[in-house]
Amino acid sequence: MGRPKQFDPDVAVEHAMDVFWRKGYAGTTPQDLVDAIGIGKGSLYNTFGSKHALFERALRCYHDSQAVALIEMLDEPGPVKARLRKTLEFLAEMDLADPDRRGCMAVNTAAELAGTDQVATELVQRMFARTEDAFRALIEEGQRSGEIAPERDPAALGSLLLNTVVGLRLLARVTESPDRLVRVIDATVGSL
Amino acid sequence: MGRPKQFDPDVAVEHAMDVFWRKGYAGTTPQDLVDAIGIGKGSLYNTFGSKHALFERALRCYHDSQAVALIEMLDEPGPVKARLRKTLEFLAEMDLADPDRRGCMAVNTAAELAGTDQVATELVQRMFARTEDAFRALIEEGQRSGEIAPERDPAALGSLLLNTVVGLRLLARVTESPDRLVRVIDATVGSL
DNA sequence: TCAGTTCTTGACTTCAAGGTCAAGAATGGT
DNA sequence: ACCATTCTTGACCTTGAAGTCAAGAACTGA
Repeated sequence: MGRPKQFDPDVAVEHAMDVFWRKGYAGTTPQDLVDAIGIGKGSLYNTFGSKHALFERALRCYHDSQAVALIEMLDEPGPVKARLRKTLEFLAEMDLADPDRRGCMAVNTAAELAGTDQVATELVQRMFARTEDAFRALIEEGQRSGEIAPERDPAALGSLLLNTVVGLRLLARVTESPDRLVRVIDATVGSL
Repeated sequence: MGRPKQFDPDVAVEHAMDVFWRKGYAGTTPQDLVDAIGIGKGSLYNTFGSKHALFERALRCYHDSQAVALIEMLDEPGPVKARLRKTLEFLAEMDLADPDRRGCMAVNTAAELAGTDQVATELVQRMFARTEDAFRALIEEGQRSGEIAPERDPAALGSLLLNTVVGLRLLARVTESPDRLVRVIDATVGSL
């Protein structure tokens, strides 16, 4: 009952995610958000309560769309190392092709809000932990298939790969030529 | 001639660096800066011109103090791998021991301002390039001393180590236990 | 059709960010 | 002693960030 919403909150969150991703939390204004979403400020606050609450939803949206997509990409068929390389190359190309050079929203959020924003910090921690787990699982699969030496520690390699991705996506924000990222990917995959 | 300054601008920049490092560029207010420096707002703007100009000086100060210290640490005597391990462990311990979890100011700046702030972006690029060079030089030294296989590509390993450090310092901002960072360091040094 | 409810808009409010400026203080030169 | 110069302070200014609210629109059930 009552007047129905004239917009889809989930779509609005996606637009908000875009803005926060590009400009950061402090760098985004309510005006930016209503412009991007296409609603009035009243609707914005009536629906989401506060800038911070909307940011939290945007971060969760990022997790559900982007972070999960990464993990799913690792699950495709084929040899483990090839999948890994393809995923890393895909991330690097994607980041470099983005005209806004937004990189990874989780990485950006960690850099901006870790320590000062409990909620955001925990969400980022969860995304990182899941990514690390996915890499560890991939390593274990590679060990079962004989592609990766069984004496290597999967947890260590999982952490290493998480660290590699975090570094790559940060470096992608300030690196113009893809050479450096390609070298990182080559050296990383080659070390497995 | 004229009234002499009541404060040392270089010391003021160091204090400003502390604040920007902890709160980011957008998150820092002129009030934060005058409080940290201990001068009036007029002196602040009379001396530095703008918040952005002061940030630029703070970033250069970071480069001259922190980034250069890293590079010098790599130049100490001893076996190459031991030096590298010690440096990485030192960074990780330092970042985890910091109650504010500020991580690396260059990394934070890349995440916040890459793409939107030309000056800051270039300064960060320069810091990253110098660090990468120092790592490459270290690898080459290790190859001359026989510690590192001569067929490895020093440029690739330099990029890899830069990427590792960037990742470590970002992860240090959201990682509570040191285990993950230790695993990353072990796996990285072990792969050389 | 009317009552109750929920949504929408945008003007409005409050507060602070970023910066300016006038008044006066501390110097050196003459 | 006085002047030009530079520095210092804090009140002041303008703008915009973040959020609120009154008025009205669109819906549902009775």
